[in-house]
Amino acid sequence: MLRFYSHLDAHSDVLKLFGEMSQCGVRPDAFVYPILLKSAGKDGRLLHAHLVKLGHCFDRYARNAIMDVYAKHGPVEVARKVFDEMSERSVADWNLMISGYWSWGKRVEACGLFELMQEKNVVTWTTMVTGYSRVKDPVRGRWYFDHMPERNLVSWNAMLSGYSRNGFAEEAVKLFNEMMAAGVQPNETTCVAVIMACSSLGDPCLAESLVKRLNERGVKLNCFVKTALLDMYAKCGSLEKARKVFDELGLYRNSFTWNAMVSAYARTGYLDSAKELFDQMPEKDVVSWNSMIAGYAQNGESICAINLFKEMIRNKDVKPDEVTMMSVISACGHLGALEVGNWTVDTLMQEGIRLSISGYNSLIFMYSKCGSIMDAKRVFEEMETRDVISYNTLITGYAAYGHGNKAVNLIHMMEDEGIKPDRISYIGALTACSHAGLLEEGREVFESIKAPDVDHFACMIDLLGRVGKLDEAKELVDKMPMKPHAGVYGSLLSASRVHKRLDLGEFAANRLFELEPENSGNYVLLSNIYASAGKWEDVERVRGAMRKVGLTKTTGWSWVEYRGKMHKFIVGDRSHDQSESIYTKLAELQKKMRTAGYVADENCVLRDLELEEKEEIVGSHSEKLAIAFALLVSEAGSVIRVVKNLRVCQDCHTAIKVISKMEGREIIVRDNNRFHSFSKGLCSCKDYW
DNA sequence: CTAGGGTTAG
Repeated sequence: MLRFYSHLDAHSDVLKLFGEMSQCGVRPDAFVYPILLKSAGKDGRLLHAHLVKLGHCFDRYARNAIMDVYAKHGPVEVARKVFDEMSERSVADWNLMISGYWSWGKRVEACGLFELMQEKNVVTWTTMVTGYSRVKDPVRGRWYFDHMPERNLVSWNAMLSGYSRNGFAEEAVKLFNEMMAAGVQPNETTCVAVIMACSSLGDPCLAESLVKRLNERGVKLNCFVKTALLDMYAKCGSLEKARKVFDELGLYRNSFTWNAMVSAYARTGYLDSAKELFDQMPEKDVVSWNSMIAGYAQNGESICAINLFKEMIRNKDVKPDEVTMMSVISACGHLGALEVGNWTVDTLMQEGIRLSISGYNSLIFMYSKCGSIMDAKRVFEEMETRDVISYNTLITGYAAYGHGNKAVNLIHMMEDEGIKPDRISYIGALTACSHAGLLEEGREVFESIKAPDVDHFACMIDLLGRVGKLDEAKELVDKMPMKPHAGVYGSLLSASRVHKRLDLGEFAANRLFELEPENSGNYVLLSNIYASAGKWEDVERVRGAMRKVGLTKTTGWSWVEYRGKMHKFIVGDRSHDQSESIYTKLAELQKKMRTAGYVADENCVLRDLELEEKEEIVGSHSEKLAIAFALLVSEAGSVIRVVKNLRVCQDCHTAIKVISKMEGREIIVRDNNRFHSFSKGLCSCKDYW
């Protein structure tokens, strides 16, 4: 009866029946243990003592089963102890031990046993192929595949999936063709591996031809294959076909099928469809939650991601893992939500989740985006091993803070550590030099790039423009070996505004009107250049042209975090609960400014009231509203952190300096690409205007 | 009656 349940994979029934058996006082014999241990999972460890007590530990099958439990669920050292205590060992015992070492990533131990082993069989060799694939090294796995004395279908499948799981899609397809040429009849597992390879190639034509070939060969498609197929269609850009497979599977769907469909919608930004399916799922596991949370996080719905995570925590059926935490931590970074971020890190500690390099990288990202660059640096330094993304994240962080030298030093440090800087590293370092006004350092970095691409030129032109070398910047634009993109002219236009170069401003703006006619920011910049030159007719002409194309200023939002909640403002916003007090505070600030003698001048705090026909919402830019709110609710003397989705405008930049001095508060504003730290009437961004 | 290959999340 136990064996009957076991064959059906009805594990809970096996355990229940065993309980009944014990209650009836029936002593289990050695035959029972392999069956029981297979169903018990990691709880099988609890049966170990029991088994020894009853004297079954000399039975070869019982011993093999207990070894299997420790090999799969750890500690693998106990499995080895059982292995060592055996007087004679079967090939199966050796194979199990080698496989156990591989599943704990212990390459040296696995290889050691393999070398010691006398009678190797096809399973032994296949275990080595799979082992190397688990440590992401299918190339070494291929050596064993090539040298094995005999191969069977499982060996081919092991090699094939080793390639496709590790991003060696072309090799997988090639091997599949070799397999067909060798006349090996494929099965469902073969199909899954090849379909996965097509998914990662994202090639719809290859996908189509593969389905055709499978149909021709009359391979029957089980749920595994159908799910892989669904995923392939989704990744090759055909959600409709994916959905069709999903619908056709009907009741044959398993949790993988549901998860694949949810993540297909979530990845592509169809968040409502994803959520609808997510809510309908019969049972949700970690992957279901992770797919949905990642979907929100990657499509700009950071708040939704965090809320869903909170729901997951309340749920208690499912424990979050590293993947969950990475999405949530990244969402906190995008929002600049440090309170929620710190709470997330606490949760991470409580749950005892260990982080891999990518996990640490997400922490570096979050701290740097939340204005805690020191914490970002601390995490970076605490890491035992770092990858190119660790460096790039911190370099990009330094760039946003204007820490030019630190960013350049990191480039050298990564080279010393044997990690090659990539295009992102150089973009970061050049941006950092630009924000810090480090012309010579930036030049040196630019010269060191072997094949600079259009973005590197854009950064260099931005740097030249910012330090006032506009003619040299224009020369570089003309000398570029490739077609300049909008970013190049955008930098030139901004620099022309700061350094009052009407000629270059007009030149850049005209290129931009062609390249990105929908971007209203370019019209605004050009009209501001005319305004500061007193050319009011031109101002009106540009604004008229902008209205004519039907463009309005892009909406700028600012937000602050208070007690774990984001408070969001738009210019002239009156929708906030504490709106009245906020406006009173704002009026009070303005009155203070006036009496302190801050009046309209070139870098004026109050000028735009006259300019912008906004009598009613005087000075109520989103940043100022957010700061006024923070001044009302936050503890005296604490740092105020504001995030804005666009650039901080000139008026606000000047105003916030004054507010920081008058109120004695440090105010950190995060732009769309940099930090402005205001303290005692000064700002960290010396280059800004 | 033991050992090797399969689908989902970043």
